Order: sequence, then structure tokens, then C-alpha cells
Amino acid sequence: MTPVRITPPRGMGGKPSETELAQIAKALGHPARIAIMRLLIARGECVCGAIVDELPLAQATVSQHLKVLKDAGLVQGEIDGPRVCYCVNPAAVRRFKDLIGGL
Amino acid sequence: MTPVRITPPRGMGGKPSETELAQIAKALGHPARIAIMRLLIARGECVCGAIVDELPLAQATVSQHLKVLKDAGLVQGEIDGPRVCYCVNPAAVRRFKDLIGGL
DNA sequence: AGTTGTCATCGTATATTGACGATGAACGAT
DNA sequence: ATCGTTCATCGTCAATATACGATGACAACT
Repeated sequence: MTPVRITPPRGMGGKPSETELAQIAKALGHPARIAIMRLLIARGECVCGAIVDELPLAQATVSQHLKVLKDAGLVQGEIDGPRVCYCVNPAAVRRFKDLIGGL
Repeated sequence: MTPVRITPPRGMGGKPSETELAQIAKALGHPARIAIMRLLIARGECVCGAIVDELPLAQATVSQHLKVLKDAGLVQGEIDGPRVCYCVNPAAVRRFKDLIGGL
């Protein structure tokens, strides 16, 4: 998967907040990723395997979705022995809400 | 362009609010569409041509983006003689904020 | 009827996503 | 050192998205 495009179409450098908002929205623009966010929020934190168990998706696919969320700054992953523990980044979520509020 | 996929991946029927949120987020997941939303909000309403004038995109492309936003329920278009006047649908924006709030 | 202006749609080329199996890397336990 | 577990990454395929020119539809005006 590609980390969600950074650059706007052409000369559309437009306000950076436009790109920023679009980028976060894009990261959330998939049901699986919403489900992951919900899971993480409900449980506070979550080992990757636990997420895989909850979703009807292959491990590789979940890993890709997690990468998209991570690249957007929405979640953080911390290595915990052989596993990786994920949690949401509250600051990013707040930032998103602020940007949306400014709509 | 395709009107933003409706159905989740596989058995991921998951909560409909997941799909709904993902769908709106996806519609907003492009800088041009954020720019359009901002324009519409700033001006209250906007004839299509005015939007085209503001963006570095071809008329056909803007029309496509408007269709995506319309399909997501975020904007409404009203025919006004030979033109089409667009405006945001406040209810949809509020709904989006609510769904995000429930994150 | 013909012309003009405005917008949607079609057709199409390229790029990006989404999904998966297979493989690799890192760790803990044997 | 070898093995099993856990997760990321690679390679790949089908599906979707993005962008544009060209064309069509429709209203207003002559």
C-alpha cells in the first residue's frame, strides 16, 4: 500500500491545512480502518494479533491498514517483545476534530 | 469516477456507522474536495463555474469531485437556469462531526 | 432554428488502493 | 543453534480513483 498521497494534484499547493485534513480523512476513509480505530479506542491499546482476530481480513492486510493509520499519525505502535502494541494518538484525533470543526 | 464504494470488504458488514463514517471521510479525502467544501462554506453557495475558476483543475474534473461530494450527501446542487448552484448540506456535515465525535 | 454559455457524462490513460500469499526479520523459548 | 510466534514487507492482481479532452444535454437568447 502507498502511504496516502502527500502532494495535491497540480498547482494545488493550496493551504497546507487542506492537504492535512484531506490526508487524515483519507486515512479514515475505509471501514476496516474505522473498525481498527474503534477497537483501539475501546480497548485503550491492542496487540496487532488481537486486531487481526477481530477483523475478517488477512494479517498482511491488517498490517497495511495499520501502516496507513500510522503514516497519518493517527495511531502509534510500540514494540513489546515479539509483538507490537498499538494505540491511538489522541493529539492527532484532536487535531482532526479541530480541522473538521473549522469546516 | 466511482461514487465511493458502499460495501465494506467482505464479511465486514460491521456497524453501519462504520461504513457511513468511512464513506464521508473518503469523500473528504482529497485536497480538491476539501477546497471545494471550504469555498462553498465561505461563500454560502457557489455556481459550478466559480469553483472551476478557483481551482487548478479542468471543468470535467471539478464536476467529478462535485459528484463525489454529492453522492456522499455533503453538498447539494440546484439548477439555476443554465447553471448549477451548489451549497453544503449542513445536516451531513453535522452528522459527520457527530460520527467523528463518537470516535 | 441556430447560437452561446454552463454543466454533466463518456471514454480513456495513468496512478493508487486493497487484498492476499509468501517471505523476511526480530524476539522468546527450547 | 533451532524452533515457533508475531508482525512487517514484498510481489502481484484486480478494482478504484484521478485527471482530462471530447461530446452531449439543456436553458436562455437572437
